[in-house]
Amino acid sequence: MRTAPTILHLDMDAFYASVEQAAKPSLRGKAVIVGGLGPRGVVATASYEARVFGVHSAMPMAQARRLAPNAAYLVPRFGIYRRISEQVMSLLRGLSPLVEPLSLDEAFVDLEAGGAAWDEESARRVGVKLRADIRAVTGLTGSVGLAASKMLAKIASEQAKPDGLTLIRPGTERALLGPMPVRTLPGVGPATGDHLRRAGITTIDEIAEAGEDELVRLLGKAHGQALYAMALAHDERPVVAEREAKSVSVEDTYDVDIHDRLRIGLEVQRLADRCVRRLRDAGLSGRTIVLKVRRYDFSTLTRSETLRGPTDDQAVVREAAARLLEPVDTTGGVRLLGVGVSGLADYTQEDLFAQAHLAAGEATAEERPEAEEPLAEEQAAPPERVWLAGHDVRHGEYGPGWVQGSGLGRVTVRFETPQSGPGRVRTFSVDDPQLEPADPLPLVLDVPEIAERPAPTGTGA
DNA sequence: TCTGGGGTCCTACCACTT
DNA sequence: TCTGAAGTGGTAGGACCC
Repeated sequence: MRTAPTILHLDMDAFYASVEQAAKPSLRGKAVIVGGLGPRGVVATASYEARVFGVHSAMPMAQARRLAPNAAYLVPRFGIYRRISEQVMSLLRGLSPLVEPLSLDEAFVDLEAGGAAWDEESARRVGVKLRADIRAVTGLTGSVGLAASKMLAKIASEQAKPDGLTLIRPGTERALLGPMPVRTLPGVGPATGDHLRRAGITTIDEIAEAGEDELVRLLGKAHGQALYAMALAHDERPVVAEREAKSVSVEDTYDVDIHDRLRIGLEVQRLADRCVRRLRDAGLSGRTIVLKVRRYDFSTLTRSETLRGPTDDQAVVREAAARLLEPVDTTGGVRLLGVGVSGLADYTQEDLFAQAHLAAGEATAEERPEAEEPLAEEQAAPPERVWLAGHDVRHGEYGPGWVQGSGLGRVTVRFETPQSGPGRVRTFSVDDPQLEPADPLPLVLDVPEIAERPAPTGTGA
């Protein structure tokens, strides 16, 4: 167990929503909700102004609209989130080679491994400077937790939110954790929380009092032992910089349940193609093909098949997915379909393709020139332009702006940039020739050169 | 209008092998 | 030859996380 609070956890505050507010001056200080805007969408991130109304991540969008009818509703723009995330991660990598990203907006850093900090004072200095650097480079705020373990650093950053820094002094962990609800611990979700509550355990202290045997009896070996250790503030997990992917998958939830068996089959083929594309882009292949089906009643089943060797061949994955679909009962309709590949390797077994065709007794998709065959309805669809809420556009006369909403053949655009004041709104026809999609504008124009961290002399605090 | 998308890890069960 | 135990790989589902 390390003795200095030199593990840092960074969590960007309401990341997607904050990016949108930074990019769109008229949304600053307003309730902003980012997520899927379809009939079955959920909230990805709500700005702090929106959280006041009770809106939170993973909430169905329809419920959010009831709670905050006047909020701005936007679809995620992962391109710009990824760009900003990369800026933040590169600041972190300036502190230590041991940076473990958890998502676009979160990461652990082992400050000791990088020589950036070695005690409480130096760790706090690094945290303060990091927050300032993030603000200077991205214009956004992030919260920092510092502690002697990953679990505690994460709890610390949670406490620091929004826009703060919390350091948990080694030696004070047990007293701090004790009265907290069990759900504070990572790995305790709704099901485990309920399970513990039924056993009369609601606080972390009560987990520690229950003892390891009781927890293993309640939750099973792995979970029970892990939870007991965490309740005692024992967490030796190292910060791991490089994590290899274990599976690649794609899935779609449909706005309306699909009943037509032929259409279901076509969707599965399309998902298989997308999955293979992702696999190939990552330079990977995989041995186990997984089909996922969520039915009309939300019951979910998976079916999988393991091949003799790894493949990244579109036809092989298509055929396996189709075989897996065959015996699945889809009467009543499906709301979601997914195709995944696990058992990943970074090589392929060339002759698998031949094997699959021998087994199938027919030649299929290989001869098809197109990587992705569009569905019949897509081919027939008119080439109408789609204007997604929140996306950037440029108008020949009025300049850069973003789509505030569209429908009934019209699109409403607000003309403003990250550096302008709140802009004016204008409405156009969806096929206005002057209007075209545009790339996101940078949030900060003159990104400062970030000075190297101070030499580790231990003085000058 | 209930419930996204992309992951990870764990457990239970079954078949097969030793 | 039969039977049972133990280990292993494949499969399916559940819980959790962001």
